[in-house]
Amino acid sequence: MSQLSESTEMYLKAMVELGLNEIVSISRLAERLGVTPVSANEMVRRLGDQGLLTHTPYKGVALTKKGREAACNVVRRQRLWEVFLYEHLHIEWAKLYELACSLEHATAPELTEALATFLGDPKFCPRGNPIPAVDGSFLPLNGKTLSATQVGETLKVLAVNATATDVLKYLQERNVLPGRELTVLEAAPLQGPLTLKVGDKDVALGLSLAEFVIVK
Amino acid sequence: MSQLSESTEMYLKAMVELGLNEIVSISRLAERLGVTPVSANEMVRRLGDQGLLTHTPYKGVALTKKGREAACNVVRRQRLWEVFLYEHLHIEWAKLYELACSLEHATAPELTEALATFLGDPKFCPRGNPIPAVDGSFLPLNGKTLSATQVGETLKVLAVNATATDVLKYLQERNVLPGRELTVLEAAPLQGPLTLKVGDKDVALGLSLAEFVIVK
DNA sequence: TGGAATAATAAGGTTTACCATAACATTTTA
DNA sequence: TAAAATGTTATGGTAAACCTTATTATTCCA
Ligand SMILES: [Mn+2]
Ligand SMILES: [Mn+2]
Ligand SMILES: [Mn+2]
Ligand SMILES: [Mn+2]
Repeated sequence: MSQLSESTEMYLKAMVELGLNEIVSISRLAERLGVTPVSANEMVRRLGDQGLLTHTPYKGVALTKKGREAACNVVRRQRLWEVFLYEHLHIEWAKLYELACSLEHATAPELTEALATFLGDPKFCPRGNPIPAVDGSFLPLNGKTLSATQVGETLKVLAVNATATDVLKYLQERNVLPGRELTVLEAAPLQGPLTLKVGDKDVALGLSLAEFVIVK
Repeated sequence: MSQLSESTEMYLKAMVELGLNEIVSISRLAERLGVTPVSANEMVRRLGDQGLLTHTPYKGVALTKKGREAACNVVRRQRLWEVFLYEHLHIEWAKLYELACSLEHATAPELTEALATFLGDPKFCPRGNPIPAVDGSFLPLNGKTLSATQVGETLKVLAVNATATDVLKYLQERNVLPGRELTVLEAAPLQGPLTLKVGDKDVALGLSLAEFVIVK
C-alpha cells in the first residue's frame, strides 16, 4: 500500500501547519502551497478519494484519522532532519525548513527511526515546534501568536511557524528566535506593524509576520 | 540554471555506474534503469538536447563534459549518504544503496558539502567505491572483476558494484564484502558459477553476480 | 435582501516520464 | 550472404500534477 507522492505529503503537511484539527478553506491551502485554488480543489478531491481528508463544500477541508497519521509522520521526518541539519551540519537556521522539506519525502520509516535514535529522540525542532512521536502524538505548544499580544508585555519566543526562507532570514537577522525574550513597545493602529524591543534593538514587525511567532 | 529531475539524475548516475568514459548501449542503460529500450531512447534524446550526453546511433551513449560533472555530483551525494547511513545511523549494509538513492536527489549543494565535512571528507563508500570530489575527480579502483579471475587465486574484495538490495543482501550474508579475502576454488564450465572460499565457508556465485565484485 | 466576494465545477491544455505495438535500419553470426 | 538479433523511430496512450478561462453555486454583508 500507499507510498504517498511528494505532492500528497505536502498537502498533508500543510494541513498540520495550518492547524491540526482545523477546518481549512481550499483557498488557504492553495495559498500555502503556491498553487491555484482550482488546482488545490482537484488535489483535494484526489486525497479525498484516498481517504486522507474530507471536504465539505463551502466549508473546508479536514484531515481524516488516516490523513492525520500520515501528515504527522511527514512533520516528524521534516523536524528530525531540521535537528540534524542544525546540530550536526551547522546549517544556517533560516535555511533549515527548506532543506529539510526536500529530505522529508526521501526518508523511509526505517531511516526516520534510525535518525531519531541518532539524534537522541528530540522533542522540538530548532524552530521551536514539537516533533510528533512515532504514534503521531503531539505536544501542543501552549502559547499565543505575537500578533495577539498587548503593548507593554514582555514575552518569550516559543516557536517560529514560518516556512519561507526569506521570512525566516528576516526574523533570524533580528534575533526573533526561539528562547529569546522580547517586549512589545508599540502596535500601530489599523493593522499596522508592531515595534518590539529584542535585546537592545528595536524591531519593526508587520502583523502578518507576527502571526508566525508563538510567544508566552 | 538547471535543477535536474530525479529521472535525469538517475540516467546520469547509471552512465557512471556502467563505466565512466564507456560508451553504453541504450539497451544496457534501459535494463539498468528498469525501463524499456524505447523509453530509454526517448530520455536519451532529451538528455542529448540538454547537452548532457551524446548518442551515436547503433553505437551507444556517452556523457559530455557537462553530463559527467552532473553525474559525478549525483554519485558524490549518493556515496556520502551511504557513509552517513552506515557509520552514524547503523543501517544494514545491503540497504545503504537503496536508501541513499532516494536522498541523493533531495540534497542541495550546500547540504552535500556540509555533510562531507561532517563525515570527515571520506574517500570511499561502504561498498568500497570511491567518492568523487567536488570537482568531479575520481580515484579509479584498480582491480578486476571477480568473473575475470583464475581458479586458485586468492584475492581481496575492493568493492561491490551491485545496487539491487537483494543482490547486496545475498553478498552480505555470504561475507563477500569490501576488505574480505577470498579464494576461487572452482569455475564451472559454460559460464557456470564460481565456487569461492570466504572465511571458512564455501560460496557459490553466479557469473553475473561475480561481475559486481571488484577484487585485487 | 440583493450585490459582492468567495468557492466550486467544468472544460480544455501542458509537461514529464513512462508504456505498447509496429515498422524499419543496422549489425552480428551462422 | 541471408537470417536473426539488436537498435531506432513512429505513433498513440497513460497518469500525475499543474495551468487558464468560464460558468455556476453559496455565503457574507451592507
Ligand atoms: Mn517537502
Ligand atoms: Mn536515486
Ligand atoms: Mn480535464
Ligand atoms: Mn507521442
